[in-house]
Parts: sequence; C-alpha cells; structure tokens
Amino acid sequence: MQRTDFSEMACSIARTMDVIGEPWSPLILRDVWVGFSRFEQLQADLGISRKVLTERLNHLVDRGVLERRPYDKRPRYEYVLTDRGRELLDVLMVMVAWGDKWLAGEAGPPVLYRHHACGEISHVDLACAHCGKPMHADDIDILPGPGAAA
Amino acid sequence: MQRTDFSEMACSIARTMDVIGEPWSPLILRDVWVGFSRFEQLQADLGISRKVLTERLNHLVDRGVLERRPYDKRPRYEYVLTDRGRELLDVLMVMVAWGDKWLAGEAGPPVLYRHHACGEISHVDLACAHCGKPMHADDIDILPGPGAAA
DNA sequence: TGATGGAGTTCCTTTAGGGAACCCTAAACG
DNA sequence: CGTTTAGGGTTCCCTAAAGGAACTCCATCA
Repeated sequence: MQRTDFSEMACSIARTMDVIGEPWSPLILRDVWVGFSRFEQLQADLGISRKVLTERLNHLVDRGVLERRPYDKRPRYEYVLTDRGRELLDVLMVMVAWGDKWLAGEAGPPVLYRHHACGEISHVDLACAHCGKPMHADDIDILPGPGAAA
Repeated sequence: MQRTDFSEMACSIARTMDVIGEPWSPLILRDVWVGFSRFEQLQADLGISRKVLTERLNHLVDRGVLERRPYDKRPRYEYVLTDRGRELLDVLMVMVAWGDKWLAGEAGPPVLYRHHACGEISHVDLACAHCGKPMHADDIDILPGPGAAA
C-alpha cells in the first residue's frame, strides 16, 4: 500500500494522524498506559503481528511518544510514555467517551472511569482552556493561523 | 481478512478506530465540517484517490457518521454530518490541540480557534462531565464496566 | 445532438498488514 | 562447560488495500 504522507500537511489533524493514525497505534498507547509495557505483553494482549508491533513501536519512539528503555542487565526493554505521549491519552479518552456513547450497545461500556477529583463514575467533556466553558465544534470560529498553508 | 477487525473488540478505542481509524477519514470529517461537502470538492481539496474517497464515504455513511443526500434534481449528492458525526469532531479538536502544541514547530499552528463564549483564541481541554474539573489520564481510576470482555 | 460536469467505477501497480518460522543474546540450569 | 529458556525482535511469503489514471453513467444545457 503506497500511502500518502500526512506529516507535511498544514493541518494538525493530519500531523497527529501521522503519529498515531496507523492501525494499532492507539491501542498500543492504551496498553502502555494501563501497564502492558513490554514487547511480549503487548503482542499477547493485542494479538498483533510481531512485525507490525515492531514497526509501530519504532514509529512511536521516533515521534517521541514512547521511550524505549532497558529494565534488566539482559537485553530487555520496556516502553514508557513520554510527556508527549501522556498528553496523547487525551485523544484516546475522547474516543472512549464517543465509543461508549454510540457503540457500546446493550452491553454497556467495557470500562468505567472514576474521576479522582469528585469520586464519580464519569467521562470527559471538552472545555475551553481559556474560560472553562464548554467548547465544541459549533462553539468556535476558525481563523487562519501563522502556520497556515501558503 | 487481512486487516484485523477492530469493531468487535471490547474496547471503545478500538471501536472508534473502526469508524474513523482508516487513513483519510478524520480529514474527510474535517472537510465536511468546514464546508467541503461534495465528492468533487473533497477529492480536489484532499488530493485523495477517488477510489479511496468512495470507500471512505460509504463507510462513514454506513457507520451513521455522515448522511448522503441529494442537493439537486440531477443525481448530485452532498455529505452532511449526523449527530454522531458532529460529536466525533470532539476527537478532532483534541487532535488539533495536541498537534498544535507538539508538532506545529516554528511556523505555529495552521489554524486558530476563537471561542464564541469568551471571544478568545483558545483550544480545548478535558474536563469531567460530572464535576467540571480537569480530567486527564492520571486523574482517573479504570474499573471494569458492564460490557467488559468475558 | 453534442457537450458539460458531478459522481462515481475499473483496472493495474505498489506496498503494508497477517502470520508463522526463524534468529540472537544473556542469564540460568545441570 | 554445554544446553535450555525467554525476551525481543527479524525474515519470508501471501493477501488485501492505497495510488492513480482512465473510463462510465446520466441528467441537463447550449
């Protein structure tokens, strides 16, 4: 599959897709987040091809989202989230909120989030980083920014 | 089946990926959002292969994210976001926030968001739908939900 | 009666994902 | 000291999906 390179597009969605848009990448991040940090663990938990897992891990390390580090005298490595990576979890949490709402069906959501601050089972919602009020697609105007395409 | 089917996994991330995880899908939603709603417009703006565009549009309509509707007596169609689709834009907005922060580089973000409520240039942040306080990956406990895997 | 234009199809080439087998290295075992 | 063992990958082959250009269909318009 020859695939278009999204990384050079003047669009933060495309650029973010270049980092985590390949199949499996978000699930790898989820797994690392919940504690599956080693190659064998990831492979077993996800059922992903070892070849593809290698490619994805390298790509995520390349992009600064994961860090590969030894955990033993022997050549053993684990993958941990960097700051960049931890912030990417925001994207996953919104995907969870959407999937729970629209795709969970009769069975209900596979996992629940309990928010430390209030102790309640909840989910994420979008707020304005400036004023704190709700901020969704219909609540904004889009303006050209400094990095807009020529 | 050569590509793994994410739709049956007991994971809302995987299920959401099944809907918008294929290459181009998020960019198509972005374009529809900002007003490119017709086949030719999308093809020209994205530079996507017509074949793939057809597949993606069908898939997104199938999944209830877009609606295909005639806009002329002639066989002409446009694609519009459904409720499900409009809520998916939340995912895109968080990707934009992350991409703007980590990938925009010297040039700065390609587009800016002005929030209607406060009038300021801003971006989205995650809040708890219950208490309104910040809610990120480190602020929650994960518990098994009713739809957890057997 | 063409010509036009939107909205797709068809067909071919190239490359990425799936899957199983294989390899390498450094302990640990006997 | 030779052999297992186990984590962490490579290699190889096969299939399916992305790119891209050309082609089709069909209702109006000139």
